[in-house]
Amino acid sequence: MDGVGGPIVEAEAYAPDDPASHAFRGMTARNAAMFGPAGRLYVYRSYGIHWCVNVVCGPPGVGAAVLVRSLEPVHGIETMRSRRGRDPLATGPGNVGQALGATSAQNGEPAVLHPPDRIRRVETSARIGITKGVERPWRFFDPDSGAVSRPISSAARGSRRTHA
DNA sequence: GTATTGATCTTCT
DNA sequence: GAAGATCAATACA
Repeated sequence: MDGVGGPIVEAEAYAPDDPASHAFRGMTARNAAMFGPAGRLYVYRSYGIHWCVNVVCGPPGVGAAVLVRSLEPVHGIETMRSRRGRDPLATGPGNVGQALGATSAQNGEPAVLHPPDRIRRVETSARIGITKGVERPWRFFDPDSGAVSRPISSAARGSRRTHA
């Protein structure tokens, strides 16, 4: 989309039998794209103000996808900057959606993916921002990249839910 | 520096 | 009517 993008350095996996997944309770009008063929985009509105971008990765009818949490700004940096107006250009799901200019118009569209620019180290950790299925360590990120929202799961901002 | 709340809206129960 | 895969600004220590 618009030539903006960059290497994905943080992502989370969501499976059909995953209580945290939008596809957990079956197909609905919103998550229909998750049940489409692999390589499509699934874009949804988060908390009413953010657009989160997923890449469908399962066979049609399954309902599996990967949430793009952050990427390194490489292409179309100026465009991202004008769209964001803030420093972290594409760090965090909502920010990625905004930087890419993703809206419901991109929902179900084919994703444009490229091979990695280099071999990247990959760490795993528990997923972030969810209330169910937290025990599944299905967050994948590159600890060597500065664009990752949180290098390692720690108590810094882990549960900023009301009280602890 | 750390903790907490506000903004804002679609979808599901 | 409530929840939700969030971000950013403000309040307080």
